[in-house]
Amino acid sequence: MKSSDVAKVFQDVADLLELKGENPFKIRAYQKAARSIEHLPVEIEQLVAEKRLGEIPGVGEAITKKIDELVATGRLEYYEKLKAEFPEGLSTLLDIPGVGPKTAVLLSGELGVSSADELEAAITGGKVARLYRIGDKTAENILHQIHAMRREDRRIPIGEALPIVDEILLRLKYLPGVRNLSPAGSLRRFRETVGDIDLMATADNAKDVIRSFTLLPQVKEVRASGTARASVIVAGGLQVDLRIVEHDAFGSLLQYFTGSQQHNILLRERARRKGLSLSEYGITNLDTQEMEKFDDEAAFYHRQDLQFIPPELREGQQEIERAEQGTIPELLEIADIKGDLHVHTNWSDGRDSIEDMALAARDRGYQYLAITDHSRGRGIAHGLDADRLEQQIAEIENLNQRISGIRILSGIEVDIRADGILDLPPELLIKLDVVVASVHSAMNQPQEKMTRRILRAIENPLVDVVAHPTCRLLPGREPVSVDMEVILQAAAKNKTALEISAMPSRLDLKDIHIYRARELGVKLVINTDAHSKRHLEFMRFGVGISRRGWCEAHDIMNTRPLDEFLSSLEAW
DNA sequence: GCCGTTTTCGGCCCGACTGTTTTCAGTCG
Repeated sequence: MKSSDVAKVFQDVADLLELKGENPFKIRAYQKAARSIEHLPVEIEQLVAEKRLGEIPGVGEAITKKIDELVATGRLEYYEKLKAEFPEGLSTLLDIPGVGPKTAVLLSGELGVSSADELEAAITGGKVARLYRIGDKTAENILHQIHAMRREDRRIPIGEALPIVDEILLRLKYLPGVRNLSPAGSLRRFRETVGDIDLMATADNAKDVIRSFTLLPQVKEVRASGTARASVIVAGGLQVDLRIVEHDAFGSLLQYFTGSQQHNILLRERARRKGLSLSEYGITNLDTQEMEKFDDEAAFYHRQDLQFIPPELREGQQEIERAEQGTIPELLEIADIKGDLHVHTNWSDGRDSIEDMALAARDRGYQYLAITDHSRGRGIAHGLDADRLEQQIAEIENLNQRISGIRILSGIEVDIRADGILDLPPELLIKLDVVVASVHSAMNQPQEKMTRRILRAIENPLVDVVAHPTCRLLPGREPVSVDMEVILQAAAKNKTALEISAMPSRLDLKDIHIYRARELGVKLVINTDAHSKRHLEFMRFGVGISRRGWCEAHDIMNTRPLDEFLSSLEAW
């Protein structure tokens, strides 16, 4: 049973206890445990096996027992009994924004409603607005939320959101009177998908800035616009909120709106134990009731005797303890990257020539670039057979004579066939500097078969890098069924590197796998899988997601300067 | 149910908004 499944059970338990009107702190305990488990950097089965459940924040004796039961048997007696106390589906009403436990129980008790559809019918029939403490407005709001829920999930990949936000920030930055300006929320934490975008600023003339914001060319629709806040819809249906705040509290406000919620809760609990109360407006000393304000976010952390915690780490894992000890890692920066080891050219399905790609890489300050076109099995991508690969190797040798300032490495992205055999023979692969292997076909294999297939590539001494092991696409394609723990351990053992795909639709490995890989000492590389010069810019997404995996520069092979990288390649 | 520089009991993050009330309950992030 996966962490996410276990987390789901405890979240459900919390919902059911809410319906029951249980002790709110008991409910919070289950919610807290669920959130911790959901964001766990390792699979929970791993922790069960190592008897380390107690290390999870918010997991004590009782929940440990319940996790053991869940993982061992796949079900939880306590949960089954709770479920039986309520009409089937009642807790799904809690998914509707605006419907909490009190309302859900009321709806079920008075009207026998236990699903969104039934609720919709009851509202349209005018039954809901007559209930105690519910009026026309509340009923209408709930109906509106039900309709909103039926539309698609509005979270979009960060790769789509960030360029839009960059453009907006660029425009806002140069408006007269704007002083501070920053994104907040999950975008700033660099989550792989984001919901609404939160922007925060301080300005001398809030009203004018808000007005200019609503008049930006990107804006398709203005949802709300006041004196200090506006909410607009831009291309792709993305909602962007701009909030103008008091200058002297910008630090604590930015901290608060960056989240995550779990991080903030843990921070506040800790502060309370030290006699401080945190809010978005500042830090209050509980003895004197005096509040201190912070215009700077780092100062807000320092006041609590904590190191500054980079937004990417604020997920309520170990970051607060580490900041206490002063051992927050110095996270990887985009400038640390010295090369890209996975790009395509017009020899297969890329757009630009080898030379153009190399020059573009040099312009980015890279010292090396590996050309890794597809192998012959990718017929549709015009994959290279033995003859054309030989020609390409010769071409690269030529170019290396002609072009200075960048070293072009020969390579291939060779298909891992359904049986785990590579798509090109060893006598050819051995001639190449970099062999990247990846799965592009037969993605619906059962977990055991897929895992063995990828293991076979990892164990192949000619393979340097295994790319996008889960083959997921954002949004849309679910990851293939593969035992990541087995893959990661094998990669560590065989000294085969795993690729962190910077391509925004992949981001594969994802953050928790990167974290675990680092823990196991797996060699990691960040590659763009660029199919044109422009795609080299994707590197920022790979760096962002690696920062969420707590990576420092030395964790990533392609941060090494050319000479060091080449000698490490020999020993690979 | 969890947890500890107020430690095995007695607390538990904090503020805002909305709508329904007549002083505040419910919900959210």
